[in-house]
Amino acid sequence: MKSDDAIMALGALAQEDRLAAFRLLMMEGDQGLPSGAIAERLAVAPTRMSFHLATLEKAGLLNARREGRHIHYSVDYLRMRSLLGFLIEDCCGSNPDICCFPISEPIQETH
Amino acid sequence: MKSDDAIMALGALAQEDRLAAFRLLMMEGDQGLPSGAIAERLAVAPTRMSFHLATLEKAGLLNARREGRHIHYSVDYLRMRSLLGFLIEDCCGSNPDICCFPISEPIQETH
DNA sequence: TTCATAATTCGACACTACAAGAATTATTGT
DNA sequence: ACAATAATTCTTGTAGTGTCGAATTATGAA
Repeated sequence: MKSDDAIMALGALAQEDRLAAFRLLMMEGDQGLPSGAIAERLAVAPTRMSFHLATLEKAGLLNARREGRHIHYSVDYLRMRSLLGFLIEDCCGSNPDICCFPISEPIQETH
Repeated sequence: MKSDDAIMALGALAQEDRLAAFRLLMMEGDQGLPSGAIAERLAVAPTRMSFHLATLEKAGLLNARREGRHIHYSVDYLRMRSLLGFLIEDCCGSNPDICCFPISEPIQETH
């Protein structure tokens, strides 16, 4: 992950409705949820939710796939992992005795 | 961590100079670095760096402590941990068999 | 006290992002 | 083909954010 990608992703998450949508999708796994369902559950106008989901997708945090007349949005977990890795990279000079985020090991590859 | 706090923190990180400063401080541990040193290493005007560091501090991501005529900024690791925890909370419905970010265990309390 | 250094605050300008509703595209069923 | 549903795109007004340089505050040394 490059700095510009991280900035896009962080900026995308730094908004009330988008953060709520992302966290909701985080719980839904790869199946995801359609735009309308997200808008309804968060009590946000469909047109705004659509805009926000597009922002998250452009930032690389979400994947969109059409299923009938619905479009399912789901978290790009690999991308999310990259983002977190980028943020805590070389924490505490990578000294395992001090380091607070030894991400290299503990977070396994599931997605 | 509440949603508003997370939005502040994410928004603070979503800027080139601030993200670079944060990542630099992430490697420095609790000792941190003075504003001037950060500005110099990142080739950013002191007045701008000061503004950006203040933004990160208001967002709760950095701590500032005076040391002589320098002000040392350092990462608030506990706060950072809260932020990450908030982002990946209840990932995959907290099902440990599927979940990609089982944060409950792997990230130990060092800071 | 006076000077030099470190850092912050202030004011003006430009730029970007958000919100709301109307209009448009895409898909399914009759 | 036509109507209904799902979602996106567009337009306008508004508010927030970043940048820059000048001025201000705070600390340490002569």
